[in-house]
Amino acid sequence: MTNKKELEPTESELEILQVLWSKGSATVREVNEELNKKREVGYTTTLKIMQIMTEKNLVNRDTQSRTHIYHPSVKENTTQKNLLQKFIDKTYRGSAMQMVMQALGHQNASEEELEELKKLIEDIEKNKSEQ
Amino acid sequence: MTNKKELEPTESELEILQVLWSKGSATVREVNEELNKKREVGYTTTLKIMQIMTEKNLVNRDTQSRTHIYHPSVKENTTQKNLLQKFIDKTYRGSAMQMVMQALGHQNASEEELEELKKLIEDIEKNKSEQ
DNA sequence: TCTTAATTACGACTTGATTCGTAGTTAATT
DNA sequence: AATTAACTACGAATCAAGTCGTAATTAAGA
Repeated sequence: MTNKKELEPTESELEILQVLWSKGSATVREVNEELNKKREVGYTTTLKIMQIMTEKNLVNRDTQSRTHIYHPSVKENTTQKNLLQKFIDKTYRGSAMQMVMQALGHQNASEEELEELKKLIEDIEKNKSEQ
Repeated sequence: MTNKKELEPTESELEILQVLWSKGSATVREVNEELNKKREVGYTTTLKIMQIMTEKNLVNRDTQSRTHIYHPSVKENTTQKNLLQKFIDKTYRGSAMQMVMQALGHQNASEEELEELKKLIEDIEKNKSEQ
C-alpha cells in the first residue's frame, strides 16, 4: 500500500513542478535559475520548497552526489486534471461545460486546434451512441 | 477615475459571492445560513469576510437599516473569466485549448451540450474566415 | 422600562505558504 | 593545507486568509 495522500501542489510548488516536467529532472540551482527568469526568488527559498515537496512526495531526489537531483513524481496530466476539477467545482459550481464555453469564447484558438476539438467532440458523441 | 484595483476574490469570498449572485442580495445572516448548508462557519466569520469584501469593492451594502443588505458589485461572468485566465496561465502555461481538451475528455457532457459546443465552434470558425 | 436578542465593528489568534538567514558540511581552488 | 565557494538542513520571520471572541449598539419583547 503506497502513500494514498495525494496532496495538491501549491502555487509555487506547481511552478517548480513545471520546470521539472519540462527538463525531466533538475538540481535546485537549475530550478532556481529558471524561476528567476520570471521573478526574483532566493536560492534557499527554492531549496526549502523542494524539500517540502520531497516530503509530500511530489518529487523524489537522487542524493548520491552532494548536489541532489530532483525528479517529478507526479504526472503533469494528472496534476492538471486534479486542479482543474477543483477549479471547476469552486468557480463554476461543477459545470465543466459552462467553463469550456467561456474558455472558447474568449481565447483565440487556431484553425487546427478547432479542427482537433471538433474531432474530439465527434469521438465523444460516437462513444455516447454506443452505450 | 474610479478605483481600478480589480482584486480577485479569495476562495471564501467566492463562496459568498455565489450566494449573493444566486439570491441577488442578502444579509449576513442569510449568507451565513446558506454557507452552513455546506460546512460549519461562525456568524462573525462570515460577517468579517463580507466587511473585507466591502472594502475591496467586491460587494456594496445598504446600511439604511441596522441589518445591512449586501449586493454583489462584480459580475459572475467577469469574475469567472478573470479567475479562469489566471488558472489557465498557472496550470496550463497559458494554453486554453489544452485545458479545454482535458475538460472535455474527462467530463460527461450531454448530447445537447455537445451540440451547443459544436455550434459555438462553427461561429468561431465563421468569424475567423471573415477576418 | 428593563431584559434579552440580534447586529456591527474590531482586534487577536491560528494556520498554511513563502521567504530568508545561518550553521554545518563537502568540494574545489589557491 | 588553507581558503573559498557551493550545497543542504533547518529554524525563524513574514504574510495572507480564515476564524472567532468580545464590546458596543440598537431593536424587540416581556
